[in-house]
Amino acid sequence: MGPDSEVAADRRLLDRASTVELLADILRERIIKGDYPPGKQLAEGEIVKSLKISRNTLREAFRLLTHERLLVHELNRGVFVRVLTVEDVVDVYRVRKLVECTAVRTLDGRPPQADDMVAAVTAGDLAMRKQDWRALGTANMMFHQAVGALSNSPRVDELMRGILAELRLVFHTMKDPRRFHEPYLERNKEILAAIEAGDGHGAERLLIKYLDDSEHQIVEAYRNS
Amino acid sequence: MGPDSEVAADRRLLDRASTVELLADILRERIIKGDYPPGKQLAEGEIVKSLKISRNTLREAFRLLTHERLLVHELNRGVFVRVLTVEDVVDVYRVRKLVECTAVRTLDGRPPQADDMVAAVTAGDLAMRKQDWRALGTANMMFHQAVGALSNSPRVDELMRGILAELRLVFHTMKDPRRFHEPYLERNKEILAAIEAGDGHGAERLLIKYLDDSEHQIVEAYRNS
DNA sequence: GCATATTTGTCCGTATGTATA
DNA sequence: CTATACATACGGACAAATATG
Repeated sequence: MGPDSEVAADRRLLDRASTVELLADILRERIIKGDYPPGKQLAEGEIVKSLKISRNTLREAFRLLTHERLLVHELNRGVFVRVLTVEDVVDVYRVRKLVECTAVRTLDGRPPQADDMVAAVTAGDLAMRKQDWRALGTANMMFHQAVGALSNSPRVDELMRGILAELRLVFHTMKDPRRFHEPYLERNKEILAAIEAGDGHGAERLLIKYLDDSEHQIVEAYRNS
Repeated sequence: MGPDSEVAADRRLLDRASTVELLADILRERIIKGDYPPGKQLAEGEIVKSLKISRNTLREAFRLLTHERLLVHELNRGVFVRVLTVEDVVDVYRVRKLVECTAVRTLDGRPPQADDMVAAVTAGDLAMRKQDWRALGTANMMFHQAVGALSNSPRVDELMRGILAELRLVFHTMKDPRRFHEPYLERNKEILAAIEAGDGHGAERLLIKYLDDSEHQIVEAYRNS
């Protein structure tokens, strides 16, 4: 890639993280952006040469990302960018319903996380104007990360981070990203309105429908491919 | 430890798992059994010598267990068996309430997982007769793992596995394990009865009280130490 | 089906950096 | 401040498995 090692360059700037962590960040970024699409094999030799890091370091980064469910490891065959099955998608939405619906249902007044949700829809509006569908998807995920954060639980936050990262893999496997993101910006705004009003049950009703619709849309798209 | 490498011996038997996985299993076992108590540093050199495996292999196993939250990794200091804070305990119970209560509330008839719960209370009865408190704790966790499994979600199963493993760390830091396990066997039976009757809301009511009591008991014990 | 090249799995030795006594 | 112990990162070696022609 660059003339010098990207990892080494970053290390000189931000000193507190290990090489493995930085390397994992770079690879995660590439997966999330779609540079490494689902199903692609990540050959050790290639990446070692291009990023100028040692094999052992790379393998540790692989292991990190495997535990984040972004990669799968096949013994003696190597690592591949995860390809989600329909069952995976259904399960991801099962968890989202569990976490997000409970979070809004037990709402009590306007929560501080509503600020993050406002920021997310604002970012969504901007992305919409730019017709930047990837950014719209990112804004969407920021919104629902904030919804999960209503639980006030670090473990739930981590769970949601992982679940939403998996969902990104789904979006990369599909054409016409606009169809999968655009309709939901308005619906996030409706959910936000209910949350700001402290109407947990109303927000839950909207959210259930949102998640069911989104899930069905993706599952349908999967069947036709 | 053994005269020969335990890991190598295991590999000869079960061939399909990698050395790292087997090594992680051994270490996980030691942590769960309390051989490596919370707070203990796991020095690379020691384990490498005793188990006759290489540093890189061990480091990969460490990385696995760190992501399971059984170990914590401090940069340039090494890995330690996790010590849960009171906040961790509270968060673990927050997640348990979220998962377990939702699972029983949305119950519809007698679920197949009730068989696993029956097996768990049976194992609990046996452990009780033997006054084997560790086994009683294990049976208890089996029960609640089965409760979580009502969600029919692999991701929730994995979440519960992790949460309950963290809880084991708590038990190892405390004296008098009997007090923390014995009272709950009967309560599991009550919860099971409600579940077998298909009474989701009744089971939820019992479960909420169960989890609150258990949480308070642990938090109290933490304050006095 | 076979022989070969490539890739992965495992392990080692070493140089360097970091924390702690 | 120095010494020690340990973790980090690297590159190389070899065996084993897989992919290729």
